[in-house]
Amino acid sequence: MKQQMAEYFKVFSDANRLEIIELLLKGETCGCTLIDKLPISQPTLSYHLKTITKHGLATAKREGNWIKHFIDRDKINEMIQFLEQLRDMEETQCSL
Amino acid sequence: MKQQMAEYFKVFSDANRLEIIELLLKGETCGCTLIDKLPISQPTLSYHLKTITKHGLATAKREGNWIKHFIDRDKINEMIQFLEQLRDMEETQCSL
DNA sequence: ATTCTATATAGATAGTTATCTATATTCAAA
DNA sequence: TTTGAATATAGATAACTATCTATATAGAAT
Repeated sequence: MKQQMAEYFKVFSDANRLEIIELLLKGETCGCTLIDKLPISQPTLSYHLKTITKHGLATAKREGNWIKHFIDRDKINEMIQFLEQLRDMEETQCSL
Repeated sequence: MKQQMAEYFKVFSDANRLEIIELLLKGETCGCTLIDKLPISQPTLSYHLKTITKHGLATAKREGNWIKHFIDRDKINEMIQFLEQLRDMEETQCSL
């Protein structure tokens, strides 16, 4: 579970990937429109989209020529909850 | 700012580092006690602590022989807020 | 069937990362 | 001032990452 969270955070640890995630959340689901808004090549975009979906943070659905990608907002919620849990952690142990 | 967040997430993207962060939040501030609870060597722990503080997620304070580390909970809050903003992002754009 | 568009894969590469062992440094205490 | 404990640094390395160019594949439309 901590391992799982570490993997989610890793997906979020690249600025281009963050940009992609934000664009997807805004409804920009198609790779062909994403590519014009990013400073990377098409294969690199493909690689990032695969990375995001591989870890379960998005789902891909073919629709004719296009492949639409949808970020799983529940996974973002899991990350938020994990961080809240961390933030609210009590200082129970008192080693000097 | 997106770059900044990406860096924070990268710090959280390693399971051992997450464990360290959790232990620090619980009040286990001294490296010498941390080391017994982790499956890594002392230099590796030192490396991770440096990584965490280097990115501003913790502060280090020497106290005699020991160096105490304190996680900055505000930075965790920043991450939470960023994720909430992402999660609540509206689908304003409608590309096909 | 051929062509076009969107996406994926192959292959290469430079840079980064997590880890180790061995050694150095720093400070306190004896 | 020597010893001991905590921490840092040096140097090495295997694995991983983000990126590219070139090419392949898949499906739609002509």
